[in-house]
Amino acid sequence: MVFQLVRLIPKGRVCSYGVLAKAIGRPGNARQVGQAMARAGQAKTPVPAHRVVNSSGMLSGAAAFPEKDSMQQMLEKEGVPVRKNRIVDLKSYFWNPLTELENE
DNA sequence: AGTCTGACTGGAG
DNA sequence: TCTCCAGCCAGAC
Repeated sequence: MVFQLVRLIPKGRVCSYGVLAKAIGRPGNARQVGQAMARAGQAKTPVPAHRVVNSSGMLSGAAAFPEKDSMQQMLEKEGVPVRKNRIVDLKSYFWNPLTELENE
């Protein structure tokens, strides 16, 4: 469920655990979404887990990546400026599946 | 069943 | 802007 949704996040955009949780019909399960992300690496198909941050735009999962800065590197490579382990202008890059998806 | 832990969140100081 | 605190839920012991 979560992986499928995360794969829908457009390149150069990010989303938060809480919003993803709501999107899959489980508001309040933000932590479980995070746990799922921790297992994203063992998923059969690749998951852009680096596009998922917490509600403040901080790269809380950066530690789970090979290099401690790889998450930030990947984001910036996609055009998402990151400063001190957090998205500089979150609201500008935020992608809300509940709305953006329908307008698509 | 009880307890601890975690890639979370929102409010208070 | 940052730190602290209390809810939150599922999984591992």
